[in-house]
Amino acid sequence: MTDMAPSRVRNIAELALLAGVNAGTVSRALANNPLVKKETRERIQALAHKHGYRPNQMARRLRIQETRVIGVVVPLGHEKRQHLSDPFFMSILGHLADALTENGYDIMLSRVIPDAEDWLERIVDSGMLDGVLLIGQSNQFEAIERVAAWYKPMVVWGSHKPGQIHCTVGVDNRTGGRLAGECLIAAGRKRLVFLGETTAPELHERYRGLCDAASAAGLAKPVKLDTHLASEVMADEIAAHVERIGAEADGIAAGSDLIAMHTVRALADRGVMVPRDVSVTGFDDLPLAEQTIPRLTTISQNIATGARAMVSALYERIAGREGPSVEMDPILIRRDTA
Amino acid sequence: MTDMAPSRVRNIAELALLAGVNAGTVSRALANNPLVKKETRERIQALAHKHGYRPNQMARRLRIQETRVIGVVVPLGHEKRQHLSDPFFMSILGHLADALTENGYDIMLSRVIPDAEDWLERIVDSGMLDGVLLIGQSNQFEAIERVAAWYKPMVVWGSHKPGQIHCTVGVDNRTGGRLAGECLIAAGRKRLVFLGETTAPELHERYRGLCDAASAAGLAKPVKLDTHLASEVMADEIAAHVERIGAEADGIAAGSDLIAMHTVRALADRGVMVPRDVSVTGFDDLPLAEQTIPRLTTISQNIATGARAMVSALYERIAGREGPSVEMDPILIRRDTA
DNA sequence: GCACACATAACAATCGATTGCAATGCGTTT
DNA sequence: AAACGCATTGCAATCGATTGTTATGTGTGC
Repeated sequence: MTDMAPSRVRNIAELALLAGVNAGTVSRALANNPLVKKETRERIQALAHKHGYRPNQMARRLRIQETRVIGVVVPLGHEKRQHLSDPFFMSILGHLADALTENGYDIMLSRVIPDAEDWLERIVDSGMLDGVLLIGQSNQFEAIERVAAWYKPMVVWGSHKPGQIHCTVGVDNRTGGRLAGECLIAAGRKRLVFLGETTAPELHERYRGLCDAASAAGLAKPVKLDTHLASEVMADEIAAHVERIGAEADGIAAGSDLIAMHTVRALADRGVMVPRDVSVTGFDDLPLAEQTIPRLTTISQNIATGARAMVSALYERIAGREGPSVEMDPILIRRDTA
Repeated sequence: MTDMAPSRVRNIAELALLAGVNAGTVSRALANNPLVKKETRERIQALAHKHGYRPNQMARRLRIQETRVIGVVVPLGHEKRQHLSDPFFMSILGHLADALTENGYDIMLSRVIPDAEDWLERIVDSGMLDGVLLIGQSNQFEAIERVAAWYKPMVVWGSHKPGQIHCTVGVDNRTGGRLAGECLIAAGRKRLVFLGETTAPELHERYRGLCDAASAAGLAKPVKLDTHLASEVMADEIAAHVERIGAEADGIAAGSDLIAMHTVRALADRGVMVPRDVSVTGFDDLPLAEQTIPRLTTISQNIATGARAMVSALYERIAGREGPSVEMDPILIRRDTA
C-alpha cells in the first residue's frame, strides 16, 4: 500500500475507527485527559494531526452548553440607513474585539434594524451566545429593559436613566453637553446650535446639557437641527444646515466628532473660518479628532476605557454577579476648533 | 388557577409536552410546515409565543449542517500590535456587514495573530462557518494557499499573484502605487519617499509601483521608510520619520490614508505646508479623506464595490461555483494634497 | 489461589433540534 | 363491508461531540 495523502477525517467516529478505539476515548485523548493511557493518547493525537481532524465546534458547544461567543450588537432603530462604518462604532468595536479575544472569546457581530418586535429576544435566546454587548440604545429602551429583566449577561453602551434595569456603561452625556456649551460660551459665543438626531437618549442628553449651559449663562435656548449619523446623507444635510444657519449662529455643538468634522469642512467650503468666525465642538474624541486640521475640540468618551469596562462588567455577569452601571466623567479636550 | 407569568420553555420537548404533541410535530408547526393541521399549527405557535420559546440555533445548525454564519477574519501577522480600530478594516467591515446581513448571514469576527501554524485551518474547520472572508493577506500567503487547496468557500481581500490558488478581490496595487508616483512627479516633485510596512504583499506592490513611476521619470529610487499601521505607535513613528526626512524629500507617497493624514499633521506641526512645500498622497480613499483639511489626494480602493464583490464571489463559492479573482482598477482621486 | 484495587477503555445517555418513515384514523368508493 | 386514499401525527435515527457509569484485564496482597 502506498502512503496516500491522508484522507480528511470529518468526525470523531471515523477517527475512532481508524485508531481502533471508541469515540469516547478519542475525545478524552484529544482533551489530554490522563484517564487515557499516555501511549494511546499520543497515538491518537498524532493520528488526528495526520488526518487534519479538528472537532466540530457546533457539536461541542451544544453538548458543553457554553459557546465562548459574545454577541456585539448595533441596533439601528432611529437610523435605518446608518452603516457600520461609522467611526465611533468601529472604534469601540475595535477595542471590544481586543478585550474579548484576549480572553478567548469570539465575536458575533450583528447590525440590527429592530423592525421585528422581538429582535433582542431572538438574539439572546439563540443559544449561540454566552453574552451580549449592545452598542447604543437607539430608540429601543423598552425592548432592552424587557429583556434585561430575565437575561443577565448583557451590557449596554449608553446613558443610564435612574431606576433602569439594564446595565450600562457610558459617559454622563448631559454633563458632556454642558461642558461643550460652557466651552463655546467661554469663547464668547452667544448664538448656539446643536447638530444631531435626538431620538436616541444619548444625543438627547447632550442637547439637554447644552441647554443647561445656555440657560445658566442667560442665553437663548440653543436651536436643535436634526442630523442623521449616516455617512452618505449626512454630508449634504450638514451642508444644508450650514447654508441655512448662515450668520445666525456662532457656536456649534455637534452631536459627534464625525458631525463636527463635516461641519468644519462645510464651513470652510463657504469661507467661514473655524475658530475665527465660528467655534465648533465635537463629541467622542475619536483618534482622528487629534489629526484633523484644525484639530477638533471635543468631549472625550474615552472609548478604550469604556470598552474595557463593558467587557469586565460582562464577565462579572456571565459569572453570575450583577454589578452596577458605570458612568464615566466626560472630559473636555480643548484643541483648536473652540 | 391564576394566570401565572408563563414559565420560560427551554427546549422543544418541554413545549411538546405542554402542547400534548410530539416534539417532531412542534418542529414542523414552528416551521409552518403544512403537513401539520392548520389548527394545531396555530395553537402550537401561540403556545410558543406565550412561553417565549425560540429554538436553539446551536442544535438546529448542527442538525441542518448549515450555519448561516460567515467568518470575517483579520490576520495580523506582520503587525501584532495593530488594532481592529484601523479605519480601513472598519470601513470594509462595515460594507461587508451590510452586504451579508442583507442576505440573512451573521458575522463572526476574528482578529487573529497567526502564531499557531494552523490558525486558518482551525477557523475554517470549526464547523461554525459557512464561509470565510479574509481581510488582507498579511504575511500569511503560504498558509492561505495551503487551506485554499481544499477549502473552497473563502475569499481574500488582497493582491493577486499569478498562479495562486486562493480567490482574491482587490485593486491592482502596483498600478495604484504608480499612479501615486506619477501624480507626485507631475506636481514637480523629485525626491520621493514611501511610508509603509512592506512585509504585506499589498503594501509591497504599492512601493514597487512607486519605484516604476520614479524610474520611468528618470528619478532616483524612492526611499522606503517602514511605518506600522498600529494607531498608537504610528503617530510617533511618522513624526520621527518627518523629523529625519527634513528637506530631503518633497513628495511623500503614504501606504494608506491613515498614514497620509498623520503625515500631513506631522508636517503641519513642523511648519511645513501641504501641498505648498511637500506633496502627499494617500491610499484607500476612506470616506474621511474627503473631509480633512486639506482634502487628501489619494488612490481609491472603492471599498464599497470591493466588499460587494467579495460577498458575491463568496456566495458563488458556497453554491459550489468557483469564480476567478477580481482585480479592480485603482483610481487617482486628485484633491488638495498633491 | 482468591479477593481486591487500579488502570484503561468501552458503553450509552445527553445536548436540542430536524426529518424520513411508519402508524393511525377517518371518509369515500365499489 | 372491505379496500383504498389522504390527512395528521408519532416514532426514532441523526447531526458530532462530551462524560458518567460500567466492564475488562492486569497486578498485588494475604
